[in-house]
Amino acid sequence: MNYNIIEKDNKITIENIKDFEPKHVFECGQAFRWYMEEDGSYTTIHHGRVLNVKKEREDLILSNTNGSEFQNIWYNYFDLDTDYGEIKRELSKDPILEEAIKFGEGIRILNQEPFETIISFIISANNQIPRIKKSIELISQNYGKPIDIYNGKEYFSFPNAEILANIDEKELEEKNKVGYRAKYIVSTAKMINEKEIDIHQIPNLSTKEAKEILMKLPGVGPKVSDCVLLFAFNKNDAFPVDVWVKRVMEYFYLKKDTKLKDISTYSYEKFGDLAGFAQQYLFYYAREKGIGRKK
DNA sequence: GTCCAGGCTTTCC
DNA sequence: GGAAAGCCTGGA
Repeated sequence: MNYNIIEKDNKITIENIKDFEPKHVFECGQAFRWYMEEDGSYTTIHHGRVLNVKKEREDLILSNTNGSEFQNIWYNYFDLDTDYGEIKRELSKDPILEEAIKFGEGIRILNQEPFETIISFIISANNQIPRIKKSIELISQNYGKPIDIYNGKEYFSFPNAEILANIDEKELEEKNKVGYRAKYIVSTAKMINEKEIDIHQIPNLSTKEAKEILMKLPGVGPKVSDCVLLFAFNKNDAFPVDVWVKRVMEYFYLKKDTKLKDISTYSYEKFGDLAGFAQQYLFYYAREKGIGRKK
């Protein structure tokens, strides 16, 4: 993909960017460490860097960074090499997705850090987004490293597997509001730290093989593994089925009380290698519109 | 082997 | 008081 880039004063401006709407990208539930500022911009910490993102008319402004960081970190993180226009044209052949895409037209799927993503989605199980965000922030403050201060707020890295593997379960539970998931987090960190599960091998595996490996981690089931594959390993055929996707799929495509596995199978057959993108448009549409929710 | 009920921390609506 | 980007365990 070609972009017009301007570098100036610790900022990168991408002129006339297509298919990138900060609200859609950062509030569609794929990432939990984007914080909205008073001016409507968003700040995150990723790969040991703090970055602020703002859309001004058709331009995207990345602040607190430079050209080499943009090339080495942010270009891949924001999935800027992928042509979302082409993906949207293909998926819009389905009238329901056409509607969902109109609603979340600026969604992109980020390429996030594997370990942080695994732990984040273990925390997400049977949980709510505000509390998930709070737990991840607490874990970072308690066990991560201070990285930078931006706009008066201090940012901490997410701790690595070695650090989390050596924390007492009770302490993790009490200090970070993760509840009964504490034992899953510590056990998973141990298995990864001791290379009992080698997550570095996952990019070389098929989506199915990778999923079987990830599901050996405690606290990682079918849904969490799909999220990790889609959001951290660029496996774009993964289709996480959570309560909202179950509702929206049953509402528009299938009958009530369809089994989760049958929803996955149907979705992969329908959307193929674009299933993960379809999932993200549908999830955002369903949650924002409250599709199928009880009143 | 598959399927299902019940339990799980705590917050949010 | 029910639900929340579910998973684990035990039993049929």
